[in-house]
Order: sequence, then C-alpha cells, then structure tokens
Amino acid sequence: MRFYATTPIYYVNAQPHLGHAYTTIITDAVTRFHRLSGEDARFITGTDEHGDKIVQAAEKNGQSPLAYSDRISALFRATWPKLAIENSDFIRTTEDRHIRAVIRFLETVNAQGDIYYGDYGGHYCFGCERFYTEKELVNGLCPDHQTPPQYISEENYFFRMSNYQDWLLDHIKAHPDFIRPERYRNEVLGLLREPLDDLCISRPKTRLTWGIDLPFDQKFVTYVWFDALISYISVLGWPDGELFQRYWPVSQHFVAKDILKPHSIFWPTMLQSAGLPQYRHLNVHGYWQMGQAKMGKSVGNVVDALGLADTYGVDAFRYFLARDMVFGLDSEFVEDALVTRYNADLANDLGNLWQRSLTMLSKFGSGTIPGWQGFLSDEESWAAHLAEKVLAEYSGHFRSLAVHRALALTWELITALNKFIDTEAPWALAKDPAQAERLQGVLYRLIHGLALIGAMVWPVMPQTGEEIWRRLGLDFTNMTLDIPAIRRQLVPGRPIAAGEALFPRVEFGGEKAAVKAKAPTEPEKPAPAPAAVPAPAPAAPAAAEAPPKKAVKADIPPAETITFEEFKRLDLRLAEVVAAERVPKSDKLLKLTVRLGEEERTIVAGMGKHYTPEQITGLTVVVVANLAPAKLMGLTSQGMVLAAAQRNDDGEILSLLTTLSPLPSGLRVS
RNA sequence: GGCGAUGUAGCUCAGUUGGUUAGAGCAUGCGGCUCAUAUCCGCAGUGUCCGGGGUUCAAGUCCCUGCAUCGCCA
Repeated sequence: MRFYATTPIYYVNAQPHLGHAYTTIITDAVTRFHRLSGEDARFITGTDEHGDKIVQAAEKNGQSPLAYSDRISALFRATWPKLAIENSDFIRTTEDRHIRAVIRFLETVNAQGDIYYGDYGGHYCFGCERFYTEKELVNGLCPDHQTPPQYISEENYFFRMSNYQDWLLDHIKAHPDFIRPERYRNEVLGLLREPLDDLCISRPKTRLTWGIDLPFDQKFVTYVWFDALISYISVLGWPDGELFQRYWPVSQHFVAKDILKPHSIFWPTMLQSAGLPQYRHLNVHGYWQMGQAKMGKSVGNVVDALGLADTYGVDAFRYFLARDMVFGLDSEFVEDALVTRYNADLANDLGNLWQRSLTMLSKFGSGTIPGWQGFLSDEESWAAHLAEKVLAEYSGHFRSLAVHRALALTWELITALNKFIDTEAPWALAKDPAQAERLQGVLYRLIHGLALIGAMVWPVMPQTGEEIWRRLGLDFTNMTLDIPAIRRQLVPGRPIAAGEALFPRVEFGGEKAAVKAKAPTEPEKPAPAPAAVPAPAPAAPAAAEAPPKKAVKADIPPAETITFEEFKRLDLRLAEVVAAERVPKSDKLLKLTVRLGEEERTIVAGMGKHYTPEQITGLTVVVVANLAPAKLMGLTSQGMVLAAAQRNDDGEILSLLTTLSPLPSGLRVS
C-alpha cells in the first residue's frame, strides 16, 4: 500500500506558528503511522511565495520579494526538524520545477477550452491593492482605510469553474469520504447549492508582477491559488515524474478549515479540467484557540506557543496537540492543559511504567531480557486479546484520523500493564522460589508490552518511541506493530537498563519537578524555609510575616499552621560549605560538601544557575539535617540547604540563607 | 442579513446509524500496594445533556422554536 500526504504550502507573509505546526505535525504523525504499518508513505510541505501580500510584506521589511521569500521559506524549512517532522520533500512556488508545472497546467486547461478572457469589475481599494465586494465594504468604505474604493473594470482571464459544478456535486456525493470529517463535506455541499462563479485566474502586471506569467499572455501573472494548489503535483514531478504516477492516485491533503474552499472547489475542478485524477481525501481540521492559562502567565500568541516544544520537549508538545484536539473540531490551547497531560499521561502513566518495569527487571530478574519459557496460564489472554484488540482499533483510528482515540487506546494498554504489575505483584513472587518461572514470565511480558507501546507512540512521539526501542536493545529501524515480530526481536539474555526518566515530572513553566521537589535549595512549600529561622513563637503563622514582597503571588497557598512540637521535629543546623562542584551534565545541580561540627556530608543543591561553586565555598548556610536522603543524578543528597526562591517573569530569583555574625557550624537553628 | 457549527459532570471534552441505570481524563474524597518519577491499583460520586415545544413504544441523538458563543459569505 502507498500513502501520499500534503500539508498546505504555507504563505510566507507570516512566520511559522502553532497553526502551521499542528497541520504539519498531524500530517507527519499520520504518515509515520503508515510507514510503521509497512506502507510506502510520502509526505510533503513547502511554501507559497507569490502574490500581493508577499510584495507588501517584503516592502515592509525593505527586501525584494525573492529575498524576503527566501528568508521566510528557510525559516519554515528550519522549523520542521525541530518538531521532529520528517517531510519527504519541500516545495517552493518560486522553484523552476513548480513554475514549469504551473505553465503546463495552464496550457492544458486552456487547450481544454476552459479559460476565457473577460471583464472583471469591482470596488478596488488602491491602499489595499485589492477588490472588495459590496458586502465587505463598511458604509461603502474600505474597512481598512476608511476611504471610498474606486470602481474599476479590467480585463482578466477566467477559469470556467462553473462547467464543473454538477460534476463536483456528483463526485462529492459519490465519495462520502472525499472531504472529511463530514461537517466540512456538508459545508461544501451547502456552498454548491448556489451557482458557482467562474474563477478569475490572472492579475494584470500593471498591478502585480510578483507571480508566474500566463503562458498565453505575458501581460498577466497567475492568481496565487491557481499557482499554489499545483504544488501538490509539481512536487511529484508532474507531468512526467515517476513519483506522480506512484503517489498521486493515493493522495490526501491536510488543511485547516480556513482554506476549505480552494481545496474543495477550486482544486478538484482544476484537476478535472486538466484531465487528472482526483485526490483521494481532503482532511480538514479546526483551529487552536488561544486560551487563558489558569496558573500564571499564559502563552500570548500562536508564535510563542511553539516555544513550548522547547520548554516541555518536542514529543510532549506533539503528544498534547495530537491528544487534545479532535481532528476537525476547534480546541483550546492552554499551557496548563499541556502540563496536566504531561504529568498525568507521560510522567505518571508511561514514564513510571517504564521505570518500575525496568527496575524490577534488574531487581527481581537478571537485568536481561528473560527467556520465553516463563509463560503464564493467562499469557495468551493478555497478549492476544488485549494487545491485539487494542491494535486493531488503533490502526482504524489512525486511518480515520481519530488520532486522539488511537492515543487513548495506547494509554488503555499502558494502564493495563500498570494494573498487571499490581495484580501479579512481582515483589511478592520474588520471595517465593516456587514462583521463579512465573516471575520471569511477568517480566518478559512487561518488556514485550513496552516494546509494543514504544511502537504505538512512535508516530506521535518519534523520539520517545525510538528511545524505548534503543534502550530495550532493539533496532528501531525494524520497528513494527506486529506482536510476533516484536517477540522475535527480543533476544533473551540481552541486558537492559532503565536509564534516566523518560518524562521527569514538570511544573508549570517547565521546571522539572523531580529537581524542584528534592533539591535542597528550592523548598517547594515556602513555609518551612523562611519560617524556620525567625519564628520561634508557636502561634505565629510563619507565612504571615514571611516574604512581604508583592512578587509573592496568591498562588502560593498559605501554609498550614503547625505546633511548636511539629516545628521541633525539624533539625535545622548551621553548616559550613567546605567544597562545591558542579554536577556533570546538569546546569542546576551543585554537589556541596558541608561540615556540621565534626560531621561532613554531601548535599546536592539545585542552585547552579544562581551561584558558582566558588561563590558559596566557605559560606555558612542553614541546612535541614534530618531530611531523608534523596538521590539526584546518581548522587545521594544528605540534607537540604535553605534558600528563598521565587520564579517571576524574568526567571528565578534565589538567595541562600546565612547568619549575620560568624558562628561555628553544627549549631542548632531554632 | 444569509448559511453553518457548537452548547453534555467542578474543568477539558467523547458520545458512530434514536434503544437498558449518559461516559472518559483531570481535579476531589476514601481504601490498598511498595517495584516505581509523591508514582500505581481499586472504590465513590455529583448531571435541568442550553431553555421551550413536537415526533416516537423510546430522544443527548430526529423536527420546530428561542437564547448564548463561534465561523464562513468568492
């Protein structure tokens, strides 16, 4: 089977934003699904660079249209790899291969007798350089310039689109999934209830020269849509290209609903006139509405939204877009929702499943892929029924563009595996030698399940899918959804290690919660730190006299009142920092060696962005001495250094707490 | 103005052709486990399915109407 998908070629009058990213990511994900299913899948994107608006945008930037287009086009081209998008080709409407195809297309349609020369009259605003319809005018004035438009009449070339109205109506009726989801099909059928006008396909060079010359009249350039749409076949080398023969018959277009009409009406009638086969599907999706975050500063606009891919990771970003939008419907883009998805689905469900499975493999198993002999009596029921049932539906959902459902289904499998662990309780099996084989069977099953999950998430989260396979010692170029094929690749005895967390928990704004929660310098709750030093009086609620700065936002809840007895449970001590060094591969963590009287301890503190090791060596700081040890990046931290910290718009401010007069280390703070 | 879409749990939303007591996730509460990233598993809910009218044995679903929000109009 073959698969060919296109995104629109994006108009270069704006830089890449969330809308472009969604279309391209979802197209990439669906294409990857088809590849994963063993199909010959191709997907292209590109940029649309002709027309009035480009000339205007270029002028505003003091550049020639070509130089401007080069720049913005390069920006698009550079954006996609950053979002793990792997397009097969990238087409620009200023490329020769495209221009040749447009000319050929125009000649073909002209030879067909579908182009004629005629009058075109209307209300033209010279400020906007465009025609307005009666309805668009506000009190007879241009809505932008508030000036009266001039009625001008000019000669132009027209495409006899009306010739194909009946044919198009029949075609849409005969092919229910030609335009999908159905809501957009209905919308087009609605449009076709009215008589279709012919399409003006030229612009006189007196007004616009930035375009492709009409082959039959050099005094005109081609209207942008009659140029841009042809990129879907010019990129395949039409008319002679082998790729065109190979892929065009299975073509699908992915577009947002704002360009429904050119794709559902102009393009099919153009193809029909040129005697070319129709595309297979037009897949229309909705808009991301920029919502208001509840937790703090919201993502201001669609361009900034792309920054969240850096903040939370490309895969998490792609997962959120694919999981939270129902294809075809509008969705709200809110950072909180992304964080919630990340923590609930990626960190807790998937990340934790990985972690606990691999830890058990090394604790209760050999740390290698178990042999296959440890079958359980219910093994088949799990593997065959659940996984296969889920897989069948998963594929169906991807093919009908219900990507959010395919993901939900994948998570059903993840939940089932988490439940399976609880049911089988490997930690209990490990205590009973009689259950040794069963235990190995359980572990094998987990590894096998994780490999399958790695493949299932790959279309949407390629980096994660590949990482899972790599860590399992599998070759991800052989990645497959075929359960027995996965089994064949799991070689018993091959060592596996868990590695670092796949998805460390995050907080709003992208801080990793794992560090945040455990790092000694960053008390998660503000109460213990500032309160500990100045507030010996049991009744005084610490938070009340704590940070008075207005910068402390209301979203830090006031701490719960504690008794003096409870306070006394904290063993706060003065400590001298005798040595400090950066933790390799971490820009936040410092490894401190501190002295509490006679005792020396290692404390890992997350203050690397605020203090250098040199700055803090020799300082006397306050530490929580009876905090349970925690492991950070492989280092055991025996305590926590107190500091006041807060994130604000400029980043984070942080200050260590120290003493006013020099005092020996080890002293109790109360 | 014309055409269309949407309105379902505290929040975000699923509900395919009308068919038992309307679902999921998140959030909340309670219980269990200790392998795990304060994670996982189980249980518990709460609903004027926007209002009104109609068709039907049966309506979240179909029809009419009103309200609200949003989109498109070459």
